[in-house]
Amino acid sequence: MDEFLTLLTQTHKLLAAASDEAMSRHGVRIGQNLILEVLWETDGLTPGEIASRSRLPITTPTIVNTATRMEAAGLLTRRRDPNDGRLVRLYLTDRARAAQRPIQEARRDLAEHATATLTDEERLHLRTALTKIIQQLTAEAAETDREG
Amino acid sequence: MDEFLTLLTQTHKLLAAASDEAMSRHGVRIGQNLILEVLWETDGLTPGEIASRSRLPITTPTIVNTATRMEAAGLLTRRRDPNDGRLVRLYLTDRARAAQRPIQEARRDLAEHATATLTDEERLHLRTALTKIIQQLTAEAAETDREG
DNA sequence: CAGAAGTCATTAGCGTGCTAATGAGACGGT
DNA sequence: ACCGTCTCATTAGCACGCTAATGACTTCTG
Repeated sequence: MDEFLTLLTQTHKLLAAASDEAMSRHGVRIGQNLILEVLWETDGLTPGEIASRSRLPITTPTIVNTATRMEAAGLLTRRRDPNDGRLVRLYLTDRARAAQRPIQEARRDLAEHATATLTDEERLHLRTALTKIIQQLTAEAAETDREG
Repeated sequence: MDEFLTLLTQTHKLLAAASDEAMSRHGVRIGQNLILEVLWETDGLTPGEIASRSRLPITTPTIVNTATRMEAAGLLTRRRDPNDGRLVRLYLTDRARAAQRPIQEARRDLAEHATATLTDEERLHLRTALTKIIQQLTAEAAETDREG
């Protein structure tokens, strides 16, 4: 059933657009969310650390590019690590910290709104199904790693 | 539950990566699939027609950009409509037509593999849930249209 | 202590998708 | 027949994500 791929892509597209629009109202774009989530938790990490701590897999170059835009937008500052000249540490500005609550609320509201017509049971089933799919696909990637 | 947005994003990311890899083995990239699906059905459409016929919402500029890459890759040719100089019609090459079966099979296989650990009931629930979410989000967009 | 090897961030270059601006062509009204 | 309007594709410019290449800095080894 190829339909399933289309359904999931469309769902993601709609949710991403809605999420971007909601976060834009607080001066943050959707791609910046991953970085913010990690730095809200632990400030002053390096791009590599952020990439490995993120809940979603993301590459270091993407972190660097996005961080550059965030710096321009006044959301964070770069500072070289005094003990190791290779490292660059990213620190959130007050503005980025102030955005934490409204953005997290906006995303929670969006998730609730999107699933408003589902029963509790359906929401549970959905989460279960997505988790199983992720496991299936990441298990395969791990296997390839082992072989490679 | 913001978790839900993350779960869905990750699922989409894994599926998109796997799909792109599978299609790449047949000389087609994932972004080209929407155009191919429409032209396999009806060859010689214009970018605007493809955009409106696609199962997934896509803008005309995206069609045009992707079509340019597909032209360079020898997947389609552009021809001006003889009756209306504004229109450009896109025609698939033999190569693009030959790719239809293997690509559709690859995508079907991927969908089956990804959902291999789900029961039939879980697959049904998943589809129902995604459909409900899409309806909820597109209903809102339609409302905004009416207001605007 | 010097040079090789490893570990970082960054840059380069690509694909995908969007909105807004542009320009060519068709068409309706006068 | 002309001119404004509408309808197209296209271009410009942006965000986001990836891989591969680069360059700076550390660290290990002889």
